[in-house]
Amino acid sequence: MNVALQQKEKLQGVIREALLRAQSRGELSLPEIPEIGLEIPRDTSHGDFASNIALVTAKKAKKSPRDVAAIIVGNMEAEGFIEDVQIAGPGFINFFLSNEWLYEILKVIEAQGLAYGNCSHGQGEKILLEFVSANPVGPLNVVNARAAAVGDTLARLFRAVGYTVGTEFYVNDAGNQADIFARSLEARYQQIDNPNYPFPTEGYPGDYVKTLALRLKEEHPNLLELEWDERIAFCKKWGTDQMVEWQKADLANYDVHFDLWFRERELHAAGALEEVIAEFDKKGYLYTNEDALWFRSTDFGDDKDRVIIKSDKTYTYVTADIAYHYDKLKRGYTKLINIWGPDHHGYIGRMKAAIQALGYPADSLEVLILQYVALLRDGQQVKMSKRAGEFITMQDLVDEVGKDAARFFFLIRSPESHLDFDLDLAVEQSNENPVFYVQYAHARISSIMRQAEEAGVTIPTAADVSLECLKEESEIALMKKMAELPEEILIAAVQREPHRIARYALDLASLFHSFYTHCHVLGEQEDVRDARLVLAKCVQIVLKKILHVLGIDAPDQM
RNA sequence: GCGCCUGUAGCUCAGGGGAUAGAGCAUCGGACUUCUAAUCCGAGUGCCGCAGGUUCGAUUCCUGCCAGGCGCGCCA
Repeated sequence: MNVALQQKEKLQGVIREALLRAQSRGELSLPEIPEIGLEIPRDTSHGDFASNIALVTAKKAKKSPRDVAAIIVGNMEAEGFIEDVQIAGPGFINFFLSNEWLYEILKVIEAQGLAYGNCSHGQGEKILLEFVSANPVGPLNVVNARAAAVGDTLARLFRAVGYTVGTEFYVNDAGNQADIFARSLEARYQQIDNPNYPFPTEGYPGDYVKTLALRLKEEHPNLLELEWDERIAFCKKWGTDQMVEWQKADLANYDVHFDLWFRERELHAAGALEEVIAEFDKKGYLYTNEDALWFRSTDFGDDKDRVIIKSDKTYTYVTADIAYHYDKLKRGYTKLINIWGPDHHGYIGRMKAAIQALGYPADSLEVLILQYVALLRDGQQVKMSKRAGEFITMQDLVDEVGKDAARFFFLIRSPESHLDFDLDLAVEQSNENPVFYVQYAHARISSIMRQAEEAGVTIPTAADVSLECLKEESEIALMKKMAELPEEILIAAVQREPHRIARYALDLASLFHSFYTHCHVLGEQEDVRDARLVLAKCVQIVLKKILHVLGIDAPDQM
């Protein structure tokens, strides 16, 4: 139930009738009635709702916008819920409504609870959201942290608007990186007893590999009895398994839980790559050149054709990824959404080509490009290098600023904006971080509720109080803001813009803090007190709801 | 060279075909005997990168240019 939308539709009806009446009276001559735009204006002096219909139709009506507006308003029938209609600015029609519709919001929130703002827009369509998908060769970094926050919140948004969502982390545990990692681990294992044992030149230098080697030695002291190939294969499996567990634990600390950790090696084991190659071959999309097998992806709009089997007879990364995407589609997902870094932008064309070659529409794959995170310390960008083993991990970040602040920091920015993360600021000002501002609003409400109950005051329901007591500016503003939630959630989901919800959270918290300062709840006259208790309770529900969407705790005390 | 992202207040960033372009931080000044001052109230700040075009109206859409970031492998 979307009260704001209902009001809009009612007002659109009022305007449409006025237009038709004006037409029949010959005051206006329009070839057709266009869609009637209505919005909730930022500036409250512009009313509860404003329409630009007169500006849009002025030219076709061959009159000035203000004249058209006057004609429309002159042909409107009086309606009880409309208190005033004004023509303003270049020709806007501003509607001032009685507060009834705002009181209705409170009843709806009370009835729906944390489901308030949800809708069935997605109609159960199956969306698969794949994100992070970092190589299982090291700890997660801050870019992964950004992707995790954005992906997780998008998943929550999609669920809120009625999609069936699966979240997946693709574990690339069968490629070159995993091989190099396995050799690095093996070398560290050897070095425990033989410090001069050579370390691979391209190996992973991080200390965590040494730590891992010690654990490996403890669990498997006789590893060196295996032949080289078997030993490396063991290190690869055991090592990537350890990394996956580590990454899982870090993400759990961050309140991100994937429905499935999809292992690349299982694709290989199941023959999925051969299957997809056979599929391409059958359709004639393959050819051989210079001992390599190529996929003619240019048939589907890619810049160039892509190698599927290298001249050394091994597969490329894309081959396994195509098999993975094929697997997703075969599992019945009709929309695959991947979150990638900007370095993978050039990769979109070949994946869309592959999807089409497999007989699925190009837009069943959607790729969101999340821009990079630059870490700043002492005003300087922190240079990070996996090769040199120098980086700030996601866990470092969470340890420093906390899960809630970290998530909020990533979610407040639009996904396509480059993000400067000032570590000094995040540490120094962690108490001033905007996330606390939002959480504090929630805690304050909890405190009011607690004290009301201690004083023997039962928290009333909307039906039992005089809602017309709610008429202060700060009270009206709160109700209006809450009325916008359903649309905010829908837009954030449809446009893949989770930062809208973080902004909304700040706005709502700000309005509440203002209300808190200007209007007391406890200690007021009983009817006022009860109405405000209902209002505060509703704000609490909405705050809890959006904090949940953001994956941030809603504390009752701070 | 080609492709993608970005360019808005001192800083970090929202917004977006329409009404005086917004927020936080920073700066300055006020507000706690009363539900948590992690709060509130007030004050100043803008060639919305530049130049054209579309439009009744452009900061928003289109084109070109400039600047920064990132890609363009038989790496993943």
